[in-house]
Amino acid sequence: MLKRMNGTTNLKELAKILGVSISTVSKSLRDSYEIGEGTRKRVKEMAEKMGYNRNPYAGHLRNHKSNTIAVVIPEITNNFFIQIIKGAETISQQKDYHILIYVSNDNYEQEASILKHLHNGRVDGVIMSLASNTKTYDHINDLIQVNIPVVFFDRICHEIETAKITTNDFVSGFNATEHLIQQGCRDIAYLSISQVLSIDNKRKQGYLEALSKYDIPFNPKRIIYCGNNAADNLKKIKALLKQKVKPDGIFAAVEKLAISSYEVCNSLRIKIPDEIKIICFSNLDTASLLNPSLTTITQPAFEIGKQAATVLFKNLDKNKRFIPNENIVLKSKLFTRESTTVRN
Amino acid sequence: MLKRMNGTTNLKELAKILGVSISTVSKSLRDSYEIGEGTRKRVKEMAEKMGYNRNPYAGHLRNHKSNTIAVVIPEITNNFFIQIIKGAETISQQKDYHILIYVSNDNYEQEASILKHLHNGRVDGVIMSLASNTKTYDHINDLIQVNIPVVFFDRICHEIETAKITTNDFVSGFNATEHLIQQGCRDIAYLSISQVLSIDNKRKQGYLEALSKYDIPFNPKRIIYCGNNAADNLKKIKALLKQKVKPDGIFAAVEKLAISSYEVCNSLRIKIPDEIKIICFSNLDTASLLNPSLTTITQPAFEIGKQAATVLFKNLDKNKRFIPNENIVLKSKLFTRESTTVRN
DNA sequence: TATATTTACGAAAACGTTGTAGTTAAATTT
DNA sequence: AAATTTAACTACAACGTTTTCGTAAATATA
Repeated sequence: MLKRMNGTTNLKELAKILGVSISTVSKSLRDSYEIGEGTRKRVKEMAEKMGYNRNPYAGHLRNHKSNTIAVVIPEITNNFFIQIIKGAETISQQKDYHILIYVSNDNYEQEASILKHLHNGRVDGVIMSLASNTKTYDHINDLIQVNIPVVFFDRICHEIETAKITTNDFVSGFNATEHLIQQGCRDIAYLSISQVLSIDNKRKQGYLEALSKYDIPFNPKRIIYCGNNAADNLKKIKALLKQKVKPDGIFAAVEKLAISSYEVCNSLRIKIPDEIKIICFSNLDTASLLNPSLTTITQPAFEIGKQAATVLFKNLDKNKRFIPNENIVLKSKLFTRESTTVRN
Repeated sequence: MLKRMNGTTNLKELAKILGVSISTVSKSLRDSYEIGEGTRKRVKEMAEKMGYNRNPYAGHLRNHKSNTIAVVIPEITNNFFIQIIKGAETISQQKDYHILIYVSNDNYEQEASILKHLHNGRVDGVIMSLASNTKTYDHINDLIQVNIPVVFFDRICHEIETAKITTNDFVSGFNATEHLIQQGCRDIAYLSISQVLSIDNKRKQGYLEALSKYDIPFNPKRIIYCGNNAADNLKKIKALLKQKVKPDGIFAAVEKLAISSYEVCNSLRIKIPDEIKIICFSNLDTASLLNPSLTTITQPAFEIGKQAATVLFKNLDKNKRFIPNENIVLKSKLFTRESTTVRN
């Protein structure tokens, strides 16, 4: 492969070698109808031979289009979000788009800082899931104002008009709780990850609805408000399980709270599922290998990622300034395992 | 915030408003010594007020520098690689660099395709871990030839002169095997993920060395050559464990083979650790919650990612064409858990 | 006072691409 | 044969930055 000093072949060089103009080379490579069959082929062959690679940044600058999208997630050490990324990647590759991943560490300040950074046009659009302490949405609206569309998934924001991909959290919360009740639980704790996230509220509503259906009185002290601090969460869960009268079931809104519960049970020698049953939302792929295997409500994360990307690209293609409101709701699935099953 | 039609403020606009030249604005924002104190401050304030964001692509084009690096990994559904990414991110953020993640799906063809794509200058450097079936290195050398440095971690390539971050695989392989022997195993199977990867070979060498030290005869049939196909691997492991005389210990070179072993043991009702003990390389964060909890050799993945990024940036800063050969070796740690412990 | 130096700024080219607006020659229509 | 259309190409501006080279005024030096 022949090369220039700095190692890259460009249109200019190609044009010189072929004895045609830069325009002709550019158009040939983009299969423009303006260029004749023969020339087009000749150009392409030479480009291949010279190992030509289009400089993406020049094109981005010229066209105000980066062929890149951002995926903003609260955490990356979580199979749910990894699956989301994989789903989005699948679609992006087809569309010849790249993905930049930004992690907010479930922190509003970082989330805002990321979105502010994205004002520079590095990406054409954003797929995001809110940090659990995000209460205001100016940072998101500002981004949309500068014509960078945002699609939400899972931890969505109702206040903003755009597309949102969620799962049937209310029903799933109801089902999870009902499942515990049917397994004999009468005193179920709900471990909340955030008081502002709509998914948490919906799951909680489902929990309350199930209690109501089975005439189980609701005890507000059974709602444990956890957060981002793992040590704090452990403390709260430990406090819950150290009481004289402790719950006989735990419904954790997110995986990590269930994992913490496992750890607390281990340290306090509380037997799952005999003394307490545990269910949670989770995409952990070793759920069935845990001790005991963990009953989960599993969200179709890969599919959510695909949908989010699909709807974003649909609107990027149209070059529309704003994405109209749209709610896509997918179904989660309950996998019954040992953590909620009466041993025999 | 005042804005132009398309939503972005640029240097030209800023210059007009301030009544200075574009150069002055640019230089002010980059804190050039050429600009006076007062002007610099005035420019910065206006830039802030106008919500100016530098267009990264224009700068990239001009400077042939993208402030972006690629991390090429075999798989993303693996906590080891996630931790690597987090480590690399930590360093990148400090250096104001972005990270693009590329997943080869542990497949040479895809790996080659990714590296070929990277010829276009989208990234300034690459951190990578080889696919398990990569046997030739032209695709990597080609990239280095066009002045894009590559740093390896974990699944490295000895044949290329550059920096490589690894862990003490031989010693770890030895320790893992010795641990099994000390726990009473005399017939230990080694589950290999690849015959070409140097990490696998080193781990295997450690295994052989330990057998030798304890005068345990080596049975070649106890080396199971697995690969990328999960179903195939399951079959091979099942075949291994269905024999009349089955091994009493398994040393899996990678996590997923241990997970598969767990699954096979579950289905065949083979008791871990009573009938067979299992140890593996793994960064699974639920290792201690598995049934039984899994004894692991855990690599300092976060640190590896940091080191890889650090050494890459060190050379990017110097603007050196080639990275000199360098071997950085970190230590893995053995965590003894139930899967290799005699119950009492 | 004349000359050299420093300070603070501006003009303009360049990065590699794309797309618009020509331009020429050939093919077609009138 | 003249006029028009079409095919196949080229020239060039533009995208937003950065940086090199100038240069005028201010200051220091001889």
